[in-house]
Amino acid sequence: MSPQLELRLPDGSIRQVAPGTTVRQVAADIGPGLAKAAVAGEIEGDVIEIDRPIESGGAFRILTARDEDALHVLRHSAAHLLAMAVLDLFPGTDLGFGPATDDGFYYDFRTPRQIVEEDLPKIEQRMKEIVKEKRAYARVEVDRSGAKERLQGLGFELKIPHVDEIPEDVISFYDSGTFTDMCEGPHVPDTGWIEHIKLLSVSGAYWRGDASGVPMQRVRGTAFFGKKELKAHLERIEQARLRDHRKVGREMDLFSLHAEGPGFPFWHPKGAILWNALEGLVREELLARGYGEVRTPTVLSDELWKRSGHWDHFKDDMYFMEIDERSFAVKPMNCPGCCLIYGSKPHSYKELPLRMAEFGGVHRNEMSGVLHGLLRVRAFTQDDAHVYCTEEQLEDEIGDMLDMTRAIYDAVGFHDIKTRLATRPEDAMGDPEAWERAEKALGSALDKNGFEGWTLAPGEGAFYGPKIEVHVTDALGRSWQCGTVQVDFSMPERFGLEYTGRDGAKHTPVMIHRAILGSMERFVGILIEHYAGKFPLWLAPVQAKVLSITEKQADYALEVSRQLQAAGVRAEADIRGDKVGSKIRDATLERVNYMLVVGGREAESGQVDVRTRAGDRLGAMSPDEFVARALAEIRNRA
RNA sequence: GCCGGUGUAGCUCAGUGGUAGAGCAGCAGUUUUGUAAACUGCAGGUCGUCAGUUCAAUCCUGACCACCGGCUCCA
Repeated sequence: MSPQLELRLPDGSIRQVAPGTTVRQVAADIGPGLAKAAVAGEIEGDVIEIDRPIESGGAFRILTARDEDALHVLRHSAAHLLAMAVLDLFPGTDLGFGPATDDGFYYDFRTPRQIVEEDLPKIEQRMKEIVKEKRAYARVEVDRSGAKERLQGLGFELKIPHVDEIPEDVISFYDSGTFTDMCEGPHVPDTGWIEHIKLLSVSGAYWRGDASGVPMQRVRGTAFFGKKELKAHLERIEQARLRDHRKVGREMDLFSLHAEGPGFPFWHPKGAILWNALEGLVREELLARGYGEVRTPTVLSDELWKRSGHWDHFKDDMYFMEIDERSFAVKPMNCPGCCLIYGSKPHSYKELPLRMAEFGGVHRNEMSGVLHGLLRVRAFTQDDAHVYCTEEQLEDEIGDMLDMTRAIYDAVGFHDIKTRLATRPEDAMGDPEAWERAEKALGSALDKNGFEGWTLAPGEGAFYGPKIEVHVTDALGRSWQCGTVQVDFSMPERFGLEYTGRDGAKHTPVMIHRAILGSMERFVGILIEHYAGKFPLWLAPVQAKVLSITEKQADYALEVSRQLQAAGVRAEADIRGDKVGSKIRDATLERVNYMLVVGGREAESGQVDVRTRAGDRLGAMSPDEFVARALAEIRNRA
């Protein structure tokens, strides 16, 4: 009698099974319904397919279509399915990698001829045929040399060198009919599971992301267990397209981009309102939290950038120029300038923490291919700050920064915030013990300020110190990294910054860099997409529009709009000869928050008939009454 | 930077080897209108830039510029 394995199920019950029992058998044993719904199994966190024999005991669960991890399995299998179809249609294709991603899957191919957009429907069609065949994903295990032989035989040459990089000695292949791919798995039982798929794009990629390496083509797609989920996902993509900040920005006349300055956005008056509103919000917090605001020059001597270390790490991204036979650089960061301010006079420990904020415009020569609207630019303004303090003050300071971050994100409407703590990388400089203390201070500050859910990103810190990354989730569920808090042991030293301690001796302060919105440009872009241009009143470029019903009310409409402007409400008047329905349509498309309709009745009684952007009628009221309402709403940032 | 695609009026887009159109927006007039599109007319373009092929190029070729999608969440 063989020893039994012990499986701990999610409900706490224990099941004894013989070694070699498959996941499917366990599921069937629990219930026939579960056996049918089972996609894969999970033992001690390792996902395995349903026909794999169970070799060890431990925490066990059956994954069904409802599990997030199962979706990942499905999509990985979908990537294989894609490769099957491409190999059928493009014989002689070599395979790259084909993983599942957060929202779908892709596979990289080297094909005899280019795959073009028009090929996607054909590939998708072929995939659907293979789905109907219900081809199994049969796992085959071989050793290292067997793997190479197999790949050689299949003509998959790119993957051959990769075999040596696989740590395990047992290498698995998955056979599905005529198709075979070296793959770690796991997979769904057969292709019949992958009914709901959509190919989305074909684009360039490189073998292992190396731009000097083999060029390949990446086909991207997505897959879901259910038709409804796929449909919802495609609708979300369409939603994202509709709220694309480049499109909305043009429609609302917020900003423009020109060939004369690629990556250098031009802000129009209405876009500048958003910018100024955000700056105002941040300034309020700065004042309340004891920051001073500084401004440092855009162009500074080369020598400064050599001293700061940017020359070594950042030179390729910087702009240079010659002035009076001296070499200057356009600043890519604000910190060195701020350090010059700190160093301009002696400091006492009593001044610490010394907090200096700067809305600092920086230029970075990003690669031309990565530019993207406001989200990836070459000139941007950071809501930057540098705090000089003692190591003992780190935790409280970081805590206050996190608190400020939360306050600001709350005000702009981002309530779902995620944080990551990035720790000491390989090439770190400075005392490892100081690193450890700083990492502890960052973690502890996160815990004490309501960010207990933070995740650890080992080795992802900057070379000069650990950092916290702050991510926000937008209305479409997308995550954006905006804020960052970075401890810096290096720069104060490089600049010889000092303070006099209680002991009368000179000490080097620790420096914290932090930004909350990150880049103003990018943040406005994110906000545009978050709100789809339908901003809350305090941010809205045009808060109210007075619409005359006939030309007889033109003067009254203009008078009302001037009255609103004088009271601090951003108002316009539409006195064109069009019918009011047409003006309402236009104002709605412009995403104006309030429409104040004025006809004969209102002109007579000195009132306005208020309609919201959403179409609600608030009824007639005096302009003063409307102003009071609007100002209250603006004040509350509702 | 690299791969692929795109570039025609302010916007969305047709179109052709013989120097260009529509809708919306704009302007003018008519209408004087009550909560998401009144009617008529007018104006608007070096067809991204520069070269080449051709009797002739917005169209074909090349270079450049800009934009769009992407460029390892590892078999």
